Amino acid sequence: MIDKRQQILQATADMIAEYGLQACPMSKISARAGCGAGTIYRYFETKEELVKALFEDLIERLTEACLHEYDASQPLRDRFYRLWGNYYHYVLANPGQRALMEQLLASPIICNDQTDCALRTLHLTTHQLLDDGKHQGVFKDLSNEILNTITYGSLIMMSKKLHQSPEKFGTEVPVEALLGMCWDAIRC
Amino acid sequence: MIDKRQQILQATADMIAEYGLQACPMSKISARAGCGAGTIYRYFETKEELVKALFEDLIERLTEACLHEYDASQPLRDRFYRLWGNYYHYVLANPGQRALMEQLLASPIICNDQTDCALRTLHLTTHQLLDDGKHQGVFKDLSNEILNTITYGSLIMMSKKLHQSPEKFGTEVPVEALLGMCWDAIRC
DNA sequence: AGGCACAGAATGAACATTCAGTCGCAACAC
DNA sequence: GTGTTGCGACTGAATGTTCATTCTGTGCCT
Repeated sequence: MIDKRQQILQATADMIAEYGLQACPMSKISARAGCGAGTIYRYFETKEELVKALFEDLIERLTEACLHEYDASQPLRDRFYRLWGNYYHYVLANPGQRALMEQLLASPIICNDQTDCALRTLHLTTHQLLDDGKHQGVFKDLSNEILNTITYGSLIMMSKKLHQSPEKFGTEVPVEALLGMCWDAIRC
Repeated sequence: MIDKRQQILQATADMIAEYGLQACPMSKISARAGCGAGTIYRYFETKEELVKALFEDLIERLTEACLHEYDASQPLRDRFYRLWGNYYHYVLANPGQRALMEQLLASPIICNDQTDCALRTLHLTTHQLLDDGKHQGVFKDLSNEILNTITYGSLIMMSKKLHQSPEKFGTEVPVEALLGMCWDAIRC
């Protein structure tokens, strides 16, 4: 086996995304990972540790995706579209990871501190972006938290609904329009 | 005991909101409800049935709250602020119910059909509102699902964050501003 | 007496975790 | 090259716990 630890993480992600966190026994994870039940415990102390490790892994990949080709020296609007466009495309392309993240964030296993810590890089970038916009008089004079939450909430909910009930939306949902709506929401 | 069934539903809601759906054994529910473990089964066939009944109950109360003093003959903007203002105030005032709803919607116990059915009344109203707005040329020419999802996602995420980390927001978050952002997002 | 509502102990299933044993392999001796 | 020893990785059956659900007995009301 190349990297059993990675294999176990992947199996866990697959299982949780498919069956949900509560319906995901270690026995099934080990079966999916192609190893014995005990083997998991060579790599992770407890199930909780396993889930936490998975969370870190997820955030890392998400952060990387969001910052892809992001350039802080570009005009405001380009940066906004780049960052949130990256985000939206990523969660659309990886619905399993989105569902997984949602479940982890809602579960008591992952506490607030961990989330904040894992998302630090992304936070720094978005806050810089919002501060710039406010200095330029383009964004509404509200706290970064608010502006961020509105944008994030809109996009995550769209991707979620689109995944849950694609038939409710037309053949295609224009990404440009969605980002435009977010932009309109926070601009003056 | 006045109404044991209501008491059990209330106890279940409290327990799930506090400890989460997966960490909520029947034994604790019965203890909280002040009855024996077996008594619950006089009112609900299984735990799953109990949770479903709770869900119906929640949606009913939410619908009632949203439509409070809603008048379809009022101007568009007033209706929008009334409907979504009601919604936002309700979830702010009942964070337990919001958390509960989120967990139920994410759990496999509640399927899509049930959600749609329970939310039918609310759906009819919002779609009417959005259709009117589009006919008047006030709202963007996008599907109702999209306009609705953006608004809903923004507000639910705000109330969630506000509950999880109130310290991140100033002493007060202006409701008017939030509804204004949603309005700006969907208007032309 | 008869029946209804209830309590809480008993039951059995599902699960996380542990542990005794197996396997493969590398180092070493001859 | 061949036999031997030791060790770390691995397996999956066994363990103990937690839980939903059942069941038996009790008390109350008519």
